[in-house]
Amino acid sequence: MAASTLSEVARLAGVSLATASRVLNGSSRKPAEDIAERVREAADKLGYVPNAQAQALAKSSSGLIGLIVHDIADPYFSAIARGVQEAARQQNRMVLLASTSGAPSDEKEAVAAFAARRADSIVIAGSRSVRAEDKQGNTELAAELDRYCRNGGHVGVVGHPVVGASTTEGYHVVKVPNEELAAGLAVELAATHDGAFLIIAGPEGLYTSDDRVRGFQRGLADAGMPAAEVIRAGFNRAGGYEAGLALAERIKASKERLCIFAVNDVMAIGVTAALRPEGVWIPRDATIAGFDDIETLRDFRPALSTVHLPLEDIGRLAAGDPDTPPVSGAVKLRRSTETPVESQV
Amino acid sequence: MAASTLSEVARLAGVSLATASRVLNGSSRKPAEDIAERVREAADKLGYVPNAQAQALAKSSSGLIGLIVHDIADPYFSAIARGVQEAARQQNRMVLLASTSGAPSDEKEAVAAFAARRADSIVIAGSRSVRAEDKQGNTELAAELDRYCRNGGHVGVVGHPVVGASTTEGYHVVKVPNEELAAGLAVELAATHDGAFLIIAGPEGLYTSDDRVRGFQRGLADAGMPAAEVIRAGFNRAGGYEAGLALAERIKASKERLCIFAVNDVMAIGVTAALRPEGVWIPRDATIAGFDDIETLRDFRPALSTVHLPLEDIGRLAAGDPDTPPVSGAVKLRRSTETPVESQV
DNA sequence: TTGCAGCGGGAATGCGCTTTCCCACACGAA
DNA sequence: TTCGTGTGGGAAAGCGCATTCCCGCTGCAA
Repeated sequence: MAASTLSEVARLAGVSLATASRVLNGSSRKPAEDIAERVREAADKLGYVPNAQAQALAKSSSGLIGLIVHDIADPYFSAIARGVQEAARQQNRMVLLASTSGAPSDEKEAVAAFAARRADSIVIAGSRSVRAEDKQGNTELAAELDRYCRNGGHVGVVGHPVVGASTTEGYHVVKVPNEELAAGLAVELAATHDGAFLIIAGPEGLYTSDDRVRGFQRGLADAGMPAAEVIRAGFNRAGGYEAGLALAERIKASKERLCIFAVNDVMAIGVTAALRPEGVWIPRDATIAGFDDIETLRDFRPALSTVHLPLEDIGRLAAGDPDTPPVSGAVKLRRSTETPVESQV
Repeated sequence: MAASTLSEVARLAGVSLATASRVLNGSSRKPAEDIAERVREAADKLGYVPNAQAQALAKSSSGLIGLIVHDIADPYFSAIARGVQEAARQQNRMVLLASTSGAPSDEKEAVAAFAARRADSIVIAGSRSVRAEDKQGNTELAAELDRYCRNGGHVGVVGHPVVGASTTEGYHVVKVPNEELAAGLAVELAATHDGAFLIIAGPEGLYTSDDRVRGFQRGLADAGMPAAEVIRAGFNRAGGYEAGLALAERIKASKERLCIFAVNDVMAIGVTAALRPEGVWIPRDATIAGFDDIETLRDFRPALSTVHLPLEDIGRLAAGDPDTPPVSGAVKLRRSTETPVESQV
C-alpha cells in the first residue's frame, strides 16, 4: 500500500509540508485561498489520500470504534451492529469488528487488538457470564479493559457490566431492563393463561438468560401463579430445538396447555420447529413466547409473542450516541400465545 | 489513548529500542534468551501494548481488511460478513466495517476511507447496479478502486465486477452463478407445475436481480414453458410485501395456481406476508420460491423453496481465503412449492 | 520615521515503531 | 599470535503526518 504522500503534494504545489497539511487535513489555521487552491490541485492530480495511520500517530486519536459480538450473523448482534455502525458514521469514525463466539478469553484478545489499534472506544455486546469455565477469562478481560480505560479508552457494554471490572472512568453500561420486561411479559401472559408455565433458559450463569428467568418468575408470582419449571439449553436455535424435542412427549401426554417462555426469539423458534413434526401445534397444543423481537422473525407464523428491544438504539447508545433515547422495551403479544377459538368455550 | 511505549520498555529492560522491538514484535533476528526474558518482563510490568498504527506506518501494512455491505443487519450480508470475519481471523487481520445502503457514491467514500487507513484489502458485497442514477457514483467508485489497486491494494467483489472497473492487478471477483442456479430452479419447478409463472424482481439494472430473472426465464424456456411475467419492486422485504399486495386480487380471481419466483428470500417472505391476510395461502392458492436460503428463514412455514448459496464461503473467498471451495449453490425444493394433496387428484 | 501587533508561511520536532547499517566481541583456523 | 568470520546489540534513519515555534512581512498608531 504505497500512495502519494503529503510531502509530494507539498513539493508539487511549491509549498511547505505544514501548509499542505493545513490546507488538506483541516486545521485551525487557514492558509490564503490562492495557495490553498494550488495545494488542492496538486493533491487532486496526485490522487492524494491522507494516511490515517500516520494522522492517528501524529495526533494520537484513531477515529476507530471497536465492536465485539459473539456472532455477527446472529440477527440479534447484527441489529446492534447496525446501530453501532450508524453512530460511528455520525461521529465520522469507522467500526472495527471482532466476532468471538462468546469466550471471554477471545474477547480479551479482541480488546487487546483494539487497544493496539488505539481505538477511541470499544463496544462489547453479548451476554456476560459467570460460569466457572469463564472465570479466568473474565478476570483477564476485566484487567485488559481496565488497562484500556486507564489509558483513556471508552468502553460501552451492552446489558451487564463485565464481571470483575472495577468501575473506571470511561466505562459505561447500557442497561437493558431484561428482568422488568420479562416480569411484564409474565404478567400479561398470566392474564389469559391459567395453566402451567415453563421456561426454556440458556445456560446457568449467563446474565441475560438469568435475568429474564428471574423476571419472568417474579412476574408470575406477582400474578399469583406458581413458579415455572426451568429447563436449561443452549442460548441459540439449536438449544431451543433440543429443548423442544425433549418436551414434545410431555406436552402430548398432558391434558392442559403449557405456556412456554423461551428466553430469546431464536430459541423459541427452535422449540417450535422441534415441536411441529411431533404434531404439537402452537398455539393449539401449547403457547410460546420469546424475547428480543428479532426483525427477520416477524413474519414467522404463528406470529411470535415476544418482548421488543430497540436493538439498534442499544447499539447506538453503547457507541456513545447522545441523541438516542434510553432503552425501553415493550411486550408484544401475538398469535403464538393466543387462546385458540375452539378452546375458548 | 496514551499507553506505555516500546522505548519505555526498552529503558526499563536496559536494552535498546531495536532489541526490544525484536523481542516483542516478531523479527527474523532473535536476541539471546536471557535478554529476551528481561524485555518480556519489562513489557509485562508496564502493560505494554504495541501501537498497531505505528507498526503499520513503519512497515506499511496495516493488517486491516475493509468490508463494504449495504446493510449489516440484513441476514444475507451478515452471513457474508461472518465469512469475511473468519477469513480475517485466520489471516490475523481485523475487519473494518462500512454500511452504505447501496449507493455507489457512499461506497466510493468507504473505499477512500479504507484506503486512508491503508487496508490491505477491501471486500465489496452487495449487488452492483447500472441504473442511471448510479452512473456517476459507479464511475467514481471505479476510479477510487482503481487508484486503490494501483497503490497495491487487493479488492474482492461479490457477484459482479464493479461497473467500469478496468481489470487491474489485485482485483478479483467472486462469481456467483445466479443465472445458472435460477435456471436450475425454473427447470425443477416446471417439472411439477404447469400453470403460469411470475417473477417478482428487484429494480431493473440491479445485476443480481437481473441475472436471476434472466436465468429463470431461460430455465423456463428450456423446460418448454412460456416466459414469465416480471413485476419490479424493491430488493427487500418491503418490496416483496408491496408486490404481494398488488398481486392478491389477481391470484384470487384466477382459477389456476400461480408459481411465483421472488428473486431473493426476504422478498419471498414479504410476498407471503402480504398474501396471507388476503386469504391467499401458500402453497394452496399459489406457490413461491426465493433465492439465497437465508439461515434465519429456514424455520419459516411453509418452508421456502429457494436456492442455497454458501454465503459464508462467499465471504471467505472474497476475503482471499485460499482454502475455501469455489461457490456452488443448490436448488432446495420445499413445502412452499409443493403441490398440495387435495389438488393432486 | 519608528515601533508593535498580527498574520501567514516554513523549518523542525516528534508520534511509536521497524529496519538497516555499523560496531564490538568472541571464536576458530592458519 | 593474527586474521577472518559470524554473532548479537545499538545507533539512527525513516514511515507520513500534525504541530509548535520561529521569522519575515504588512499595516497601523505614535
